Amino acid sequence: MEFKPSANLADQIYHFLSERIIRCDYKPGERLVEDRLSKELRVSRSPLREALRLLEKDGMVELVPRHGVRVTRLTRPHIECLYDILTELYSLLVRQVVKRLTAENLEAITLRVDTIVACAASDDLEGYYRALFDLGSLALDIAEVPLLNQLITELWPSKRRVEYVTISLRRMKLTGNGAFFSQALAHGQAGRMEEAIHVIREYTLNEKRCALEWADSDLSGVTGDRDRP
Amino acid sequence: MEFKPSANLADQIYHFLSERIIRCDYKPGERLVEDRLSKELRVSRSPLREALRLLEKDGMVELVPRHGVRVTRLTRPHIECLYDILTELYSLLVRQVVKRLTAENLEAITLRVDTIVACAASDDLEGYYRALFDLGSLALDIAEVPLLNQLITELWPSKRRVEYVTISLRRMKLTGNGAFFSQALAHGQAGRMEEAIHVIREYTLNEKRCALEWADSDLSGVTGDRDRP
DNA sequence: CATATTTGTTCTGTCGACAATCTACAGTAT
DNA sequence: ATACTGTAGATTGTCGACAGAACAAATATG
Repeated sequence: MEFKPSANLADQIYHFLSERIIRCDYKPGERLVEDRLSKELRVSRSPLREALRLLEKDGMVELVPRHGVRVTRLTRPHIECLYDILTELYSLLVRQVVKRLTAENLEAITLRVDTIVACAASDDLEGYYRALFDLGSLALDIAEVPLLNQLITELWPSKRRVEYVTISLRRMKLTGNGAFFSQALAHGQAGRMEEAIHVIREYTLNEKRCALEWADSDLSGVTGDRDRP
Repeated sequence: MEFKPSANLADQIYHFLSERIIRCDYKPGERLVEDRLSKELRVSRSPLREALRLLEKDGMVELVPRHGVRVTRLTRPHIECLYDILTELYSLLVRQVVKRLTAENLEAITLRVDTIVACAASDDLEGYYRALFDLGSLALDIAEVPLLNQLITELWPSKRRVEYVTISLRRMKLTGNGAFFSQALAHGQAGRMEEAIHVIREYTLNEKRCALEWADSDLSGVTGDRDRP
């Protein structure tokens, strides 16, 4: 792997490792040794260390002082809590966005929602998730609340991890998901704040159900017991 | 200032700087230059850098790549959002704690709540906040949800900053605050989950009102315009 | 006189090396 | 056989130095 020597090595390493963890190239429970990794990626330990701290912030790795770094495991309570928190944060986000709806950003939102609906209808998973991410980013931009932005962004990598392992389950249920967003948009557009929030809560609850369904069935398979005494 | 050469210098520096920011020794908007600070604290830049990233995670400093770090400003929307988020996270926390109530930790909680009530009654602000922190930590321990723990803990420094500048307002309103917790405890003990949550929400809403009252009046005084073009 | 360019300085990003600490294993004593 | 202790290897924590980016001032240019 090559990294551009300019523009924040740490960030590049972070994105790279983040992706590998999401894709389960590094198994949960696996140790990430600084020295080994730095040689493998041909970077020095300083930016690598920083990248590892960033991963810790996102809950992707566990960082025990003087003992090193391990990839975290996706446990059932963790997943449950993740979606519970996201539900509340999304509610706050929707509230902010609806408050600040202008003709201009309404158009931008509509564009994204349409893309989501289209991708959901045509079973284009990759496009669906990209559009979903775009919509979220846009919403965070509109809300203009740095704190909310930070917390939600921090939770997304964990969410992506869950989504990655549950992708087979999700593929089947995709079609219905577009409706949530177009419905929420319609409510928001008409100023029906509480209804819009409610729909998004339903959506998140739906996601949670899907994730837990997986957790309850084949969690053991990807728990990852490598490097475990 | 002297630091013990063992036990994570970065953490010690983090706590030290954190306290200075909360106490407004570093004014909002002020720049923190790595080289200067590292010489001042007699530590090298590596642990200092790490400490600064930790402060960024807590929203105490802003970290613009290639431009350095600045102490963040406490703006009205920021404060508002902070308490809105805390309200939701506390709700989730209370829910978890009530679910996991045992005779043992009920006793521990009661102890803390009694301390809070006593300190509130005797206008012991320092004791009050220490007991409040203890109760929070205990609740997070009982809940046993690392994610919730991480997010709430991350927000506390910002909360402490707000509390520090609004301390004069709070001193007057302290007496009534003990009631919230003893009430919530009573509800939780009796298994009235929703009522317990409601009381805590009322408490947080009360805190928010207090903070915003300050923000709307004399925020300009401590906004800190040092080092601003 | 206004604007563009250069140059100098300050600061962050990155590096390799050394020091401190922990884990595991082996050896000894009980 | 078990428990304790000490040593060796591995791994993280800390350091000082260098390279390059951003900013400001001074100079050149129209």
